[in-house]
Amino acid sequence: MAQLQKSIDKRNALIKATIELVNNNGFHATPMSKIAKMANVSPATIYLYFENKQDLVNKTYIDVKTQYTHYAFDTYTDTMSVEQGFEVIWKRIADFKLNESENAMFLAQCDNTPIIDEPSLQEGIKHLQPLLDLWERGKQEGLIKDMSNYLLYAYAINPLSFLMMAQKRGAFQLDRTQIEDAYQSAWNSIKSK
Amino acid sequence: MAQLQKSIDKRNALIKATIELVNNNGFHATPMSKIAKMANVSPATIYLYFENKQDLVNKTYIDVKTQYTHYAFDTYTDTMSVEQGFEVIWKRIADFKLNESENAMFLAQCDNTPIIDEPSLQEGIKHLQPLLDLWERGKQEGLIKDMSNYLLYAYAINPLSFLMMAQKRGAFQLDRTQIEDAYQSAWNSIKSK
Amino acid sequence: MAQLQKSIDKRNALIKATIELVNNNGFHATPMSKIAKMANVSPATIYLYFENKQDLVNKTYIDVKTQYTHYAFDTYTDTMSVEQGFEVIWKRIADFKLNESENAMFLAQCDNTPIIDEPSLQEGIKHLQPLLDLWERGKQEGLIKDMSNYLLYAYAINPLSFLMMAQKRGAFQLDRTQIEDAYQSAWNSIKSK
Amino acid sequence: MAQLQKSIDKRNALIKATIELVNNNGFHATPMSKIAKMANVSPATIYLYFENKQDLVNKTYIDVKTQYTHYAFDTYTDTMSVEQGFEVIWKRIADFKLNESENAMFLAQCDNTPIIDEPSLQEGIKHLQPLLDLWERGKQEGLIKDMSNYLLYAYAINPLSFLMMAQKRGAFQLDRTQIEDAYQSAWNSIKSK
DNA sequence: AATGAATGAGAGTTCATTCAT
DNA sequence: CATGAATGAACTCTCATTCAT
Repeated sequence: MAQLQKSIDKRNALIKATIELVNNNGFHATPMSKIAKMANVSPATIYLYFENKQDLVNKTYIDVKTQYTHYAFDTYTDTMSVEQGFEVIWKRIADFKLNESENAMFLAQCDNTPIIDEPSLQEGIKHLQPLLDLWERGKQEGLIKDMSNYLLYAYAINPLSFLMMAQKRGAFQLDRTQIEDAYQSAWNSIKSK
Repeated sequence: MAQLQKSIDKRNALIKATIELVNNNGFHATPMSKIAKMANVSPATIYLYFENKQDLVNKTYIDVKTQYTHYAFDTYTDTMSVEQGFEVIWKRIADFKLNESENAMFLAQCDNTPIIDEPSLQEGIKHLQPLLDLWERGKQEGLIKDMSNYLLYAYAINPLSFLMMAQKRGAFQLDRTQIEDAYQSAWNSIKSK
Repeated sequence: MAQLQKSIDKRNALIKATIELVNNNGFHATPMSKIAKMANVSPATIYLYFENKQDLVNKTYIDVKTQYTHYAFDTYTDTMSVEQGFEVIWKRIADFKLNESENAMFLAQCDNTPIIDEPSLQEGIKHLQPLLDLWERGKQEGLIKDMSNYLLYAYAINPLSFLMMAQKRGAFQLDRTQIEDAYQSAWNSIKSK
Repeated sequence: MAQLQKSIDKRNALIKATIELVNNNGFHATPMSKIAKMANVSPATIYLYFENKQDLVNKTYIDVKTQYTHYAFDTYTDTMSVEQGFEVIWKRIADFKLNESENAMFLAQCDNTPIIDEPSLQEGIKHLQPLLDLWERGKQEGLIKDMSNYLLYAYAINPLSFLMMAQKRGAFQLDRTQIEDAYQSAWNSIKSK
């Protein structure tokens, strides 16, 4: 158990280092040796936990994406009303993107770049299902526009990524009232009528 | 003049090759030698037109960003009403993102990645001014929500990037009516009341 | 210990190869790949022992200069008389320059060329101190001309470099009696009266 | 004639640039393009005057060596006495090495480095003949030690090279009286008895 | 399980040289 | 005679990966 814990710690340290370095330097310009150094292990040790660099970044992506969705749905239950459920999920996502910006930035980079391979991208998407289910329910109840889920996501969720990047670059700072404004814009863009 | 034209052609070929290769492989995994080969020049020739790889990608970014904004504002004049002007610009941007998706993808990758240096990013932003001016006018006339321009951009424009990426990945296809839906969502998200 | 020895061996092999190749081809025209090949290591291995090519040649210079001065002062003690001490040192230097001509040639090339950086040149000079001390003693005792140490070195020691180069080029060969002649010339050029 | 003069000017400008750049950076790290730039010509133009880089540096060497010997023997005639002749030549050489130090440094670098090919080195040596003739005369008259000319050169002339380098590096400065000291050391080292 | 040393392959970049003009 | 543009070849250096320990 102690041994297992040590292993998990090392794996986590490697993933953490990967996120930080890829965020700051990009996937290129992030050598394995630097990841190893930041995680306080030997370069060779990485290969005990991951097959190669591609596998490391794929697994990191899935890890972070999983964290993201767990966080998003943590306080949601499907007994909530559509509107309430959407608000709960949206605000958790906003929290994640704005507070855990290291993780969120990493996802943004992966989602706009050909560094993650297709199977891993698919794997990452699966966990969003509860939100899609909620939207289906909303459409059936006539509360949400009968549009493609891609359109709903583009208008309701994706803007938060842009705001997160802008905030990270120091361009501006989102406060409480602005987040409320943003939520209203999100809801307005998908609600029926 | 013939010589000058040949030079311009070579520069353009290099920029085109850079866009295509970076889109498909990322900035890493795009060696200068491949760019040269695709542009039908020797690797050494690149260095007659650009200082180094960083300069090449910076200049490519500025070039594409300039094309993007020229395209966006081509049919717009500031004598148009706020709503009309916004529609004109939005639809041009949609055209660009969905039809010139190679260029648009390149911008998305650059904007979510640390590959472009700060001065070049700033340079690229400058050209968006007419849209920001339009929004200021809209705010004064009480037609557009009094929100940060970052919020307006996040909801009115940025979703198109997400849709472009999704379309590029073959996940779905935007048709005429969906674009109309998208425009309505965009306008709803920023219009006052 | 075995590992450490292997490391030292490799470093020495690299330094040896550097000397031989730079002597024959000059610093330019001595690619790292040839040094690596002659030392039976991969080019990449050089960079485990030296920061870059400049560092390699700097360190080689300091190494050889240190050997040179150790050799020169090996049989000298400051209890010797000035004349005896000078003879002992001079003959050791002559031995070094004429027998270890690979090393001596390397120093000559470095001292007449801008390939070694200033700090390393300074570092190399420090070790000559015992000779300068001897000369100071000689001046105080009225045995050695009261001239700048540079002049003393120019006439007493430096001619050996010229003779070494000439001999290396096969132009002529120094025998025992000529070395004795040379020593007399050296001593005559610095002795007082 | 005007045309011919322009050609000679260009050739001279190239040689001057070569000396300065090789002195400061070494033969390596002196690209043809920089030589061209400093001489205010196109890189291609160099090849109208010299076969290639090796030929350029060879010809530069011979040029400078010729200047050197012309300078050395300018005021000497073989009707002078041995001692007077030696003093005249020695002082001219001293003048050259200490005043025309750019040229002298270039020669020192070439003479301690494998950058000049053997035929050009031989060509350069030929012009020293008058000094060797003088020494032969001195030996026959019993005024100069019966030693190899290499030894005589090593002690009588070569120290000036060392002093020139030291002075160039700012280590010390030769004044009139020191030059007189140096001359005495030179003469003492070769004069018979 | 963990490593430091080692490396082959390949990266970005430079440069001596050529050639169409 | 002179050139600026072009380039193949070669350079220094890096890095993902392996392996003996």
